[in-house]
Amino acid sequence: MSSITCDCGVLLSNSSPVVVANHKINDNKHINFAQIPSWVSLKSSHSSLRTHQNQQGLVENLHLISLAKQGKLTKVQEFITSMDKEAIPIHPRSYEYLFKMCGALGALSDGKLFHKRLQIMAESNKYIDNCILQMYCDCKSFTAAEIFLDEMDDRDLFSWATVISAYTKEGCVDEAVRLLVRMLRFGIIPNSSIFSTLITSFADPSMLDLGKQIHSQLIRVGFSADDSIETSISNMYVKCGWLYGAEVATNNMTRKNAVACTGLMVGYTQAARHRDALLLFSRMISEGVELDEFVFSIVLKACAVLGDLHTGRKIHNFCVKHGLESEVSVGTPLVDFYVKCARFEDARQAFESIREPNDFSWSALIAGYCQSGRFDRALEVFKTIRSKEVLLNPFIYTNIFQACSAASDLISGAQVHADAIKKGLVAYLSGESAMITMYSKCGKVDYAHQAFFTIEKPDAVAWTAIICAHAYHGKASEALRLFKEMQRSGVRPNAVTFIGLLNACSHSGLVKEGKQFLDSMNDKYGVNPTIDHYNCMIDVYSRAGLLQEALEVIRSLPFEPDLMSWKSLLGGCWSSRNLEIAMIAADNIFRLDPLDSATYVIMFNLYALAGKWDEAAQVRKMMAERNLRKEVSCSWIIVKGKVHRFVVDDALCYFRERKEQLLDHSERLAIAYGLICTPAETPIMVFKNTRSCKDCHDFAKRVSIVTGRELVVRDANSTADFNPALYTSIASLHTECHPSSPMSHVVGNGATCKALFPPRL
DNA sequence: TTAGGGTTAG
Repeated sequence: MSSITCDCGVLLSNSSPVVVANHKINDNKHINFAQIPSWVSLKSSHSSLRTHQNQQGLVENLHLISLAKQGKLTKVQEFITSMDKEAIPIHPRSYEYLFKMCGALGALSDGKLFHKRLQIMAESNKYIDNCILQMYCDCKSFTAAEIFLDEMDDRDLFSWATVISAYTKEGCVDEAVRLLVRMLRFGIIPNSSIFSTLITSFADPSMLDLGKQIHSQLIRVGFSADDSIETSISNMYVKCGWLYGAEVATNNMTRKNAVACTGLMVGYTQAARHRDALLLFSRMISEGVELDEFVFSIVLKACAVLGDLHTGRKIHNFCVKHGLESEVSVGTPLVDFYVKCARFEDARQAFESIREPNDFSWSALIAGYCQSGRFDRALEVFKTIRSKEVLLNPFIYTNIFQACSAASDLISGAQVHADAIKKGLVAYLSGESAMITMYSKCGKVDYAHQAFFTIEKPDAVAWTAIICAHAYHGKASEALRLFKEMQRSGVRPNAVTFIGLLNACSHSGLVKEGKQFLDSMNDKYGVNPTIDHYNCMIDVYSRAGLLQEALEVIRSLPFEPDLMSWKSLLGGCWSSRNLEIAMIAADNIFRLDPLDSATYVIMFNLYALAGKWDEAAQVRKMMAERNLRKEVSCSWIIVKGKVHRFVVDDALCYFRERKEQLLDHSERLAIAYGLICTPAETPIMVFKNTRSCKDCHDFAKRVSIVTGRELVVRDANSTADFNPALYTSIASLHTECHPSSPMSHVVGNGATCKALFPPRL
């Protein structure tokens, strides 16, 4: 039996009275039924289809309702035209769906036409009138709604409640209250739900007084003992910031419930009263309040913020005892709690107990892997859930962008980017900013720029991300230009923006500009400099060889200098070979972190260069006593998806003269391998888990010029692009790039290598 | 009616 597919994708037998889709409505007595979906049964009406008047157009009205339910406004209009031609009336019941459709689509003019048509037909009733009222409210035409409310002969409490509720949903609380007062004047007796609707919309401290007035009104009319009203009042006081009122309301409840208690716990956590939240939870348990699926999120959040592993574990045990840990609403907050407490193995186990993990659960797990530095595992999990058709969300993608960023995995990053676009899951601003950083850390500052340009209205974070991207690539002038542009666009910089700017200055030797930024932060931009900003300034001076100035900043700090302050200074001491100041810095570093192996290595080398062999030997002895070793350097390059890893025998180059070392640096081997194994026109991207030295920086630059290849070297602290097009001649090498551009220090400012990890063998 | 995730640096 042949069949025809109609435009709804529904198969109808060709024995049905089918007219092919897009067929122009003919002059036949019968209407186009081709679009009737399968769920509108034709069986019962089939025999009567050709009967006179068709039970007053029953089938046509059913079809009309079907189209309206599907929101097919144009088809509805066409179908009504054809019904009119056949003089088939629209049933009052159909109007209900027509008004619902107009409300859902916000089609005010169509709604008004249907309203007018109904008035002409004089077929209205109270129920339909309330539908019309709802339609005007859904279309946010409150003027039309109130005019109609005034005109209604048979308006009832429901009519008033419709408009009052619509006003509250739109946040027009004053209007809602005005209408309530009008209603009372008309002698309409309110019910509890109308008060409940009103109270739930009081969500701001400015509404507290009004809330109190309504509360007293409720007590007066005797609704205050109602369970749902009591809960609404407590939550209203929480939202209005009056926790004392909420506590009194909750404590006075005839029977406490989880909704009121959870609301109050949210209030406590917002007011940083996390201990009170835990106490309330404990009271809920002891008083036998029935728990629901919302409670655990908030109580475990309080534990996480307090870092209270003990209480969190007790709650976990409670859940296990009551068989709740497999519930997604319990298991997911547990995963999140353990991740925030850096207990990643516990987090993984909690995840595995969840019977049906949802996107929140996966998101918490992936975040855990990212936070523990296991980016490869995060990517693995992501790839698994993609193939399993797990529901994904923008937060998961944002996390994965970070994982790709940390792993410098451009191939995965670009694929995930395309995937997120296809699924519409790039989180507005946050996901977009994460993508800027991802491309930047993968060595693609141009892609980062493109990602930035696609943002419709960049916020401070997005601007900061692109500024930091340029700073990271040693492009200080572009970073500073972007900062000016950011100001022109009216976006205010934040504390991190200045970190990015100061980093840009330190990588390019812009001492004067760096000082200006630090000095103007507070006065001009209202951002208070923190220890991190001063540390950046120490780095600016140190990299520029101005060690006395750097030391002066440390000595005049409004804070206690931290490890970073001294390590930045020590980095500069190594570049300038200044043993005297290095000794001051090292003393302080050893005081704050006696296990920092890089400092021992620098001090050994500085003593050795100065011919102070006894002191050098002493440093070596200290290292041996503390069982410390220099971090093994490793470089790698990915060719055809395969990781090629290069490690220079550490025993050979450890503590050796620099001249000899230069032949042994692992990134040079990786670059050489890239030159041999990749097509001439492709860029070469090399990774290193520690910092590259200035010699390797120069080496890469020269290789780039000689071979005409673009080279990107990403080390533990930064990324450097070497593009032959940037250098016109060898002679320009020393002017194009400031001597203290990225990778000019062996140790840099001492940031730990948290981003790059050597691939497993 | 009550909740939980994320972004920008070294």
